[in-house]
Amino acid sequence: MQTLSKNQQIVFDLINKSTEPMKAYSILHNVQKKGIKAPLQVYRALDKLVEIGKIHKIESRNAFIACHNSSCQVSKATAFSICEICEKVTEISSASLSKYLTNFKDKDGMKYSKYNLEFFGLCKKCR
Amino acid sequence: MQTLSKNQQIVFDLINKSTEPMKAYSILHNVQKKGIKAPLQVYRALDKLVEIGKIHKIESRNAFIACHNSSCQVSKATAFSICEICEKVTEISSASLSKYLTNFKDKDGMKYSKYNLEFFGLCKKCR
DNA sequence: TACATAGTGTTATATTATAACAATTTAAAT
DNA sequence: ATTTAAATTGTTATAATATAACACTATGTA
Ligand SMILES: [Zn+2]
Ligand SMILES: [Zn+2]
Ligand SMILES: [Zn+2]
Ligand SMILES: [Zn+2]
Repeated sequence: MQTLSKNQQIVFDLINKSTEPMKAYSILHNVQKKGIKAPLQVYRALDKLVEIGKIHKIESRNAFIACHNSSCQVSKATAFSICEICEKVTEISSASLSKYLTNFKDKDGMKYSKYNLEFFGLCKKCR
Repeated sequence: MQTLSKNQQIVFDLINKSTEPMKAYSILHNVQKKGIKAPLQVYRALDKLVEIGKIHKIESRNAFIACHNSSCQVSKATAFSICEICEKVTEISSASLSKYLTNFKDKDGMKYSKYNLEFFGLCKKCR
């Protein structure tokens, strides 16, 4: 549990209190009052936060959410559900799913060191 | 097996004969001799080709590959392996994997209509 | 033919992300 | 305490990815 730098903390706090995935330039607009002025300052913080597993990038949306799953602190095995109407994103925490994927081997017997899975559908509210 | 429009065919032919995922602007550069001049012409063809399952987007790379898997013609259930060194991408075609994921239900019993899975690791050559 | 749908061409612009360089802070190592 | 390396910051500029808006053309079909 390393300590975050100033910019990392500012960016993390914002994402962490957001109820929806945040995009980089939306983050930028929201932290300008805290002294972060340039995209690169945001992207550097995001890179680090992803690297240490405090946040995840939702690749299909170019957006970021805080990790609330204590077991994936290095972002090596991530799964999300995404509502195609309201864009609500939830991190999936399923032991059987992660076990299945972590142990998955392809035709050539190759095992992978990392995966990212995104499920799409309609959330409860939107159904 | 619907017939492709002129631009869709040009873009598909290029991607289909490529041995690696292609990015939109690289596609653009390669089809300019065929009369496609603007990014939007490429993106429109890409959108349609993805929609009908002739190609897939590798979300983590913003790149596109042709589908060689006859069973996923609508791009609703895709899985790829990505080498983090040489960037080689292979579409995974595993009946047990697709069965597992297609039937996966989350905590709330929700089933999803679509998924995309990206595995990362080192390919044979790079190990 | 008349109509609807899909596709095209074009210009401009929006969005997402990185390069390059200089300075500063932090944490060890001597 | 001083040196050193690593990480972080600040800044400007620019690259890379993607869409908006509008006018027009082709295609299928009732
Ligand atoms: Zn997580
Ligand atoms: Zn929803
Ligand atoms: Zn496929
Ligand atoms: Zn490789």
